[in-house]
Amino acid sequence: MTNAPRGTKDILPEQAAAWNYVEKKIRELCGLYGYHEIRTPMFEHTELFHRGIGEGTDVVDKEMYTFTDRGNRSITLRPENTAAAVRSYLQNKLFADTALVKLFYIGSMFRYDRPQAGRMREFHQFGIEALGEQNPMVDAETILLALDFLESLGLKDLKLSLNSVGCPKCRPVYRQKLQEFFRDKLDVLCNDCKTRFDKNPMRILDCKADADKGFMQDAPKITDCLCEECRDHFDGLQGYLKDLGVSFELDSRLVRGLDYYTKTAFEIKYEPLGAQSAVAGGGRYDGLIEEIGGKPTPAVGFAAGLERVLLALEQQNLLPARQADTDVFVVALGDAAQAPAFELLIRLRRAGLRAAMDYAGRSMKAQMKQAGKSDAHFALILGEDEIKEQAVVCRDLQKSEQQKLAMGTVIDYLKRELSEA
RNA sequence: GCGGCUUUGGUGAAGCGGUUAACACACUGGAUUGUGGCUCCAGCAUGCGUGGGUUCGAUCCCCACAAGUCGCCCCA
Repeated sequence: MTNAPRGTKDILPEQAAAWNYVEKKIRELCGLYGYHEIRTPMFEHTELFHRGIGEGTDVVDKEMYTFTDRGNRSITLRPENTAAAVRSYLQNKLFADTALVKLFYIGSMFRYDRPQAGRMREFHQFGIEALGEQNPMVDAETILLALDFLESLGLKDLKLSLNSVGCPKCRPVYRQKLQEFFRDKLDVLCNDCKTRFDKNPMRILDCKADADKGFMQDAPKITDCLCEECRDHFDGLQGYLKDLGVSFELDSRLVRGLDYYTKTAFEIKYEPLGAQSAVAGGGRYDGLIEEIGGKPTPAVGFAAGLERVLLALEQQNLLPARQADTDVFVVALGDAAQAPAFELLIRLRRAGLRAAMDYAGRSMKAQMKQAGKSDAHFALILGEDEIKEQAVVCRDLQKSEQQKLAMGTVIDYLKRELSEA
């Protein structure tokens, strides 16, 4: 017996209702904010992610599902959707329609991680991308949509962290300052940080192993090194958020793992989830579009991990209660009644009633039991007597009352009763 | 990729080196003839994650692997 591959999960009928509930919320919200759905392929040329996400990032270096297809192309299962959305935006010249293109997506992403609750190898993200505008108002809108999404599902106590990671003008300056600061402390730092020193010195600030080292406090902060443009942008964003009453925490150590981020970086945490508490994250990526071959175009976006959102909803008991899925259960007595019962079943469905019956020819008692378990409001009982009389016994399973009705009138009767209930 | 913990039927689980692997729920059937949700009775793991090993004998001991889970890394 072959099981589902490690890190994947079947979404079973019972769970599907919760997924549909969340996806419906997403579509409503995106409609409200003017975002349009885009669906890009699950796999792309590996090259796209190398350019878009950046070599040297963990996602690209150790987490991608990459393979050579039969035509000798290097293909990668998308580990995120931003690069692909931008690729599509350029390939299909969406920029020609309007100056600002607002997209959202829902879909599977793939990363070869060690699985854990809230961290799957195939996982699902909902995300948005706003392409073509540099005004921090759009950054604020992006953050607000992310918060609205989570809050509209009933989640509370979300923590919004905010930072600016600068731009190609100021980040190199900051990098250098950091390296100067840490150079003489290299031998005290943990092994991870020694490699971070060259690769991504900003990550040293985020290191938990070295967090208690006294000198960490004195490390230069990115926000003190921003260029004027980035500074203004960051101030502008904070102003909008404050005006909107959105509370946030500045976190100068918040660094996004993907290379394409510039200026705004943010993360929304739901801490009860434990290690995988980052429920949504995003930011601005003004350099990405040019990197992928378009004209320089400012852009912002975020992505939310749906497994994590569902996990949080489950934990907080915020998922909608299961609905009864049957209106009427047809009970057939004896072999002779089977065919007429089946016919009645189909007529009920054609009339828009959710009807079910037993196909196994079981005892009446067993069928009644099934009817009771199905949460059906009514049972229609059909035996030889009823067939002779062109009638059917209609039992209200909630009131435990029953009456014999003429076959021709049952459907109307049921429709009336059910619409009242 | 690293470290810890876990792994018994459809589910929740008890269990001891040695032939009935508890109990509960679920499921199926029945308690005299055509009626559910209550009650009662019966049935339901030749099997204890997989593969090795130790032993006269292992679900309970050892090893490896796998999966799950917690934390790290990273991220959503």
